[in-house]
Amino acid sequence: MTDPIALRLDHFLPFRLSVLSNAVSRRIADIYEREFDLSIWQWRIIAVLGEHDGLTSTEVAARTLMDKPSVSRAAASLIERGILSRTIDKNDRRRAPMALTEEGKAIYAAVIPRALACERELIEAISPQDVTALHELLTRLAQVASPDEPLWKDGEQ
Amino acid sequence: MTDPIALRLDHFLPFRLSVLSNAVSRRIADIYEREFDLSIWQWRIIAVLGEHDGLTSTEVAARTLMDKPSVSRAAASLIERGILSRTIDKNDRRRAPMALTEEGKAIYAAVIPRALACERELIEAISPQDVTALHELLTRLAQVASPDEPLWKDGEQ
DNA sequence: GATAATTAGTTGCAATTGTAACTAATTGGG
DNA sequence: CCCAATTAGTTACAATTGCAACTAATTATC
Repeated sequence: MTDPIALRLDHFLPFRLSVLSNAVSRRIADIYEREFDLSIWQWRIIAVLGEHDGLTSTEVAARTLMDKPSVSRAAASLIERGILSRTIDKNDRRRAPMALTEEGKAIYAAVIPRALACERELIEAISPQDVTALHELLTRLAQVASPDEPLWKDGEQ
Repeated sequence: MTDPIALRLDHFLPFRLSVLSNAVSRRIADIYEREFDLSIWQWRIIAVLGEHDGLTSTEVAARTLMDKPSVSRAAASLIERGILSRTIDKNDRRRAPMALTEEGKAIYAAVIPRALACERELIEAISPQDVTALHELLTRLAQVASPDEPLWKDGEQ
């Protein structure tokens, strides 16, 4: 009979999620770090602004699950490098909507296909219906892991 | 027609893995941080030594995917707190096998059921066969994400 | 309309980190 | 048997981080 309090770290779902996530992130990071000299925070800002132009720091933080200082610092360095620009909201001068510059858009356009290719490489290891099932399972787990607020917006296709 | 280079961060598998993994890790960290004042590195060492007594720093590092300095520092603080002990291998005096003390074993025995309960809470969100399927899918993804060496030992039950 | 409370964003500082250099022990080649 | 090469583990240092305190702007309350 097996020990009721035994743990196989190798079989422990949280551990597997962690090491898999780290390995996957590492592969994608190789793209934007090596070729574009971007940190993960910088890349996340570019990624989310590429999708949704004109978000403020706080909105970026909410969407990327970054904390405010990380957004602030990464945005500052991107602005200095001419990759993004920031204006001040006329109606509420505390808010500072950000947008990718032409150079930023070029970086976005260059990295995205590579990142998607990397994802495709992954999901081609499993069948299309398994991909759907996987997303569904991850969504259910996410609801349990973070019941109060959703970890991501899943709704609209 | 949708933009061929569009990215929905919310639907991007690596992003989902990352935020889910972080959320799950956070819940478990609440247990060992709050109640036992252990860092994640300290806890990983305890977890792996609870399974496999007498591992050296290097072996612990390999199994937990920690780097050597992290193991060294976390082990030093655990030794100071009387949670683990370290001897010197007679045959090879560079190697220093480590083992949990009685206090360490007590912590292990106290945390494991809580961690497993946390995992159970998660996997109860999905059916047993879906759990099996999920592990299988994660394993396949892990093989693609890290083709050279396996991220975890999956073989023996 | 002044003042307290709230919100956006930045900055300071202490703690954590990761790479690389280091010491100590062992192994292998001549 | 000695010296170069390798391996185990630690330490040093610079970079990253994350929390909390801060400034500035807005909103709410009286």
